[in-house]
Amino acid sequence: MSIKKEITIYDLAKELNYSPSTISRALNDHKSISKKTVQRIKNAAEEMGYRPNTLAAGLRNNKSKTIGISISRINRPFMSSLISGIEEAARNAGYNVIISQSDDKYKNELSNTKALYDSRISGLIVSLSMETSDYKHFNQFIDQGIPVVFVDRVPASLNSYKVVIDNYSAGYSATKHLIEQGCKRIAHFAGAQHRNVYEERKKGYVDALKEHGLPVEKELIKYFKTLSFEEGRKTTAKLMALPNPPDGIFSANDTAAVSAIIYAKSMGIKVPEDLAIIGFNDDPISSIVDPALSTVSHPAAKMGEISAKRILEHSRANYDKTISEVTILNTELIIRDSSNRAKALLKSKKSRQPKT
Amino acid sequence: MSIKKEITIYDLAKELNYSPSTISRALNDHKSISKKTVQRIKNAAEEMGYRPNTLAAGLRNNKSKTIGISISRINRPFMSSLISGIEEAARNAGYNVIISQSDDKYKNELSNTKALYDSRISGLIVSLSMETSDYKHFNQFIDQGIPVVFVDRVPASLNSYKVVIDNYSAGYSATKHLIEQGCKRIAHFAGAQHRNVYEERKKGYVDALKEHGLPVEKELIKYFKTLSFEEGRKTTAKLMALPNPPDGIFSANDTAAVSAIIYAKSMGIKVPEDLAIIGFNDDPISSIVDPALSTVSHPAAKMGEISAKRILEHSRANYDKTISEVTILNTELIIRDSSNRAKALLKSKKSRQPKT
DNA sequence: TTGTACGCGTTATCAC
DNA sequence: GTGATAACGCGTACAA
Repeated sequence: MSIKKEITIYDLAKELNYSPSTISRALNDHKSISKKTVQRIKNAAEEMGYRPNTLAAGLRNNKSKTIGISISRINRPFMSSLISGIEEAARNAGYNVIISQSDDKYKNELSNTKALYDSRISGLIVSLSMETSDYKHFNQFIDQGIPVVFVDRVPASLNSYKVVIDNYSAGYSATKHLIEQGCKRIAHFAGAQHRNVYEERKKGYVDALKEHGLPVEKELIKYFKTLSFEEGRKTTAKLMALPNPPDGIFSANDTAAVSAIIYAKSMGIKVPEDLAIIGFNDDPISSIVDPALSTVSHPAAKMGEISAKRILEHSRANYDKTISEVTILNTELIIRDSSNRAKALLKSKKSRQPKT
Repeated sequence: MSIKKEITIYDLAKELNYSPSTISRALNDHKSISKKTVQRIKNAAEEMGYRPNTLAAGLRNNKSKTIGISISRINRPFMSSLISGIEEAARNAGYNVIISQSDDKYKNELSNTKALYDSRISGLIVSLSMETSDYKHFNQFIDQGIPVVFVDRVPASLNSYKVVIDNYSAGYSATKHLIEQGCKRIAHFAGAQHRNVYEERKKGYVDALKEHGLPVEKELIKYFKTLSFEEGRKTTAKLMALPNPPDGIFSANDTAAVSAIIYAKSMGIKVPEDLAIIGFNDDPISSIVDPALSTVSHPAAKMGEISAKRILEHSRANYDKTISEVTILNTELIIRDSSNRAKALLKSKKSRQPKT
């Protein structure tokens, strides 16, 4: 089977006895073309099966209607929701979305951003890889007036768009909540401290302790590499083996928190009575684990949508200088059973008989 | 700040006293250029900050090194792993990946595939929307010799590449497993029957019952709209209120199965003793729910990787006709506690005292 | 091994 | 309101 010839604006021009320029303008709703002509041309285009070549248009404009994304990995709940939000906003505006995964490696982030640059994207949305500490690879975009939006995991220094949540307040609230539940020794599962999100969550934790007259104890702050399930289990085991074990845990993500719940249950440690636990992100697993995990909900899709809109607005406004604009979104403390001591107390009173 | 001028092959040509064609060839490792020259040119390109313009190259070749994806939604575990697999394979081969979500609407799938076509993608990977029953929108690709790979949710008729799992066998095995656990009345949570995956899973279920001498009862086969958590809860409630309720459930996805577990627990129905449950997909929640959900694991990332490779191979081989090639991947039955009656029996013997 | 010349499909500019 | 022309950056047939 041979390949069908594609229809171009020249074919339309010949067919309708117009010049290619007129066709082009009509197709783009240029105001200088009469409504009638526009309709006639669009109808013919539809009928003849014309499809625009965005490559050609992009070459001509030195810009493709495309948003590039660089993230760690797609298959994590927060990330896939973020992308989903970006994609939806972008597509509504007629933009495509190119994704790339760094797998938390600086090297990959570097080559991915280069590849995205080569596609002449209209804007870049980045959630930094765990390893990244040098930001020079974003200059190529900024030098070309291409907006870069950092989302969630953002650099401290660089002037650019940023879309984040208030990690400090969230960490503070989560910890305060545990204190209100009567916890006196609250441990913290901390992420890599050179990434803003983890650093700020920890700061919130520390300040909440201090402001409520609780000591900040080094042995209760555990630094994780990846906040994985496995790491969570091991760390919980160590903590609970302490002479004076914690009675509460604030974990910087849900995976490690869920792992703590499961470990505690396996050891006969009552959650939340003996150990109250709160996580971060509101991943699907957090409402499935038993007892359900209290957590901080992260408006992932919304963050994606806003990031995309920053780029779309930027293109429209044609900003001529590097600007710094930070958008801070609200989080929500979600109290479930893993930290709700009042409810647990009520329950245990009601059912004296064991419930299996 | 003004925008920096971009370096083109012309700039390199001028700088090195070569013609643009030599530069172009050297950059593409054309064999007619001496190794030394290639090195010299590549070095200079690197040094001068040259970045290829893939738009121009794509226009010239009438093909961009890009793989397009059309799926229902990104933020579902199976889909995000699928995309992750595609992205990884594509990027290793120097291809970009454009994603689009149909949100299970035919209308969106239609406009998304058009947009992808306009980008002159090298190939399209599709998991059909729930609504799609007409496949004409894929002809534009096939007519142009652009490979279309259907993955997981595939059309019955169309000749094209397909990457699937053996849903029939998986459904059969899952059901057989429940039978082996002693279940006599096994219910099935079925998905929309016009999508191959759900139809085949159900067939496997039906045949397993028949071949083991169990009756196939209409009242035990429940057709779901979306296999959601909420639907799962309601349906389980109805089933368990039957005069003769089921003692096993094979659910076509994990979400509904987990929901069944949680509902059963809330009603004091013992899982797996009174009700054995098995799901499909091996989503993260399935290993977190208590008792952990038995399920069928779906090699999502692998399916993505293979789909991408089909396209890359196709481009290389330059197939000149529409071919039909189906790849069938193995699934794995994962037995956890929700269906493991032997283990449950053992446990209840051991611990006479309540363990809360 | 390298250079010349052209065209891919579109759109911006200038002219009428 | 419409047309002619050039240019975007690259790859390749043909020539040398």
